[in-house]
Amino acid sequence: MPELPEVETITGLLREGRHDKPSLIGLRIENATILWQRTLEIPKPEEFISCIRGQRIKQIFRRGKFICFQLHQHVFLVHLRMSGDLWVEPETTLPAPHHRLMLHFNNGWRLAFNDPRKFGRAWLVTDDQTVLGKLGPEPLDGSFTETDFFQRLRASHRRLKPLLLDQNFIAGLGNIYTDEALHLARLHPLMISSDITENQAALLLSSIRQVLQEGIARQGASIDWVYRGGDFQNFFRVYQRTGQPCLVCSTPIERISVGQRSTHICPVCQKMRAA
DNA sequence: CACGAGACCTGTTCGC
DNA sequence: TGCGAACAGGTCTCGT
Repeated sequence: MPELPEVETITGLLREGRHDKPSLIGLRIENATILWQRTLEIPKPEEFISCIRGQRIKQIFRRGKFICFQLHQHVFLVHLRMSGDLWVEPETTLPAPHHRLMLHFNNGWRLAFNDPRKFGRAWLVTDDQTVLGKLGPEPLDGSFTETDFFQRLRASHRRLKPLLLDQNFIAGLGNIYTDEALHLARLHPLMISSDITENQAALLLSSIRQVLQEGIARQGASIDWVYRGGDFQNFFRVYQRTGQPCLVCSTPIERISVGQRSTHICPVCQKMRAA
């Protein structure tokens, strides 16, 4: 499900609280429940529960598509993969059918990791680099420059779309925002990264930043039955708009397959060769 | 090194 | 209406 803007939105909700829901900052973890064993990547369930008990949440932040809870002795990390969601609910609520893991706090609330498809994963580690160590740069980090991006693109000989989806190349992009960014930059997803010009690379980075910031401003996108509250789906340029007119040139959007992911392009705006 | 196929999972939607 | 196929916002591993 979630890409950077959705994960950012969820992270903010947990950190700041919303409406009737409390922020998790400062809360003490009294206990944990593991409802689906494979959701917990590391460590073993017994060790996880004994380690996490009694620790307070100092800070909550996002890195790529990971949600990270800084505790006193450890870092608790969650990746939502395709269908995961993370929310706070009262202990009086009956656990929903797809809850996979819960953290119970000292104030009558709990954190629920709900994940119908069971692809999501959680980790409890002392050093977050154990999990995050190989991630590529944060696209919205100002210290990541156009020059850095251009050089990274030139350094590999891969098609743009699978490369942008590679979290070790750049962190946080998924199928939606990659298609949106490539369309905004007028680049074909099959273009080889080492063929890109400096100007095209600069345009691609600014396009990536623009679509991510639009997504964050709209609280992410809500598609299918996995809903979280954002409305960026109403502003897609190409994603899931097959057959509908390109917002730039009115040509019908086409759907192709790239690296076994459905990919949406405008065949006129996004040529393999520069126009 | 780069790529395709298959695996991991459940739920919804599409086509006949 | 029913039923199988296709598809879904992700990532890993394996073989070529």
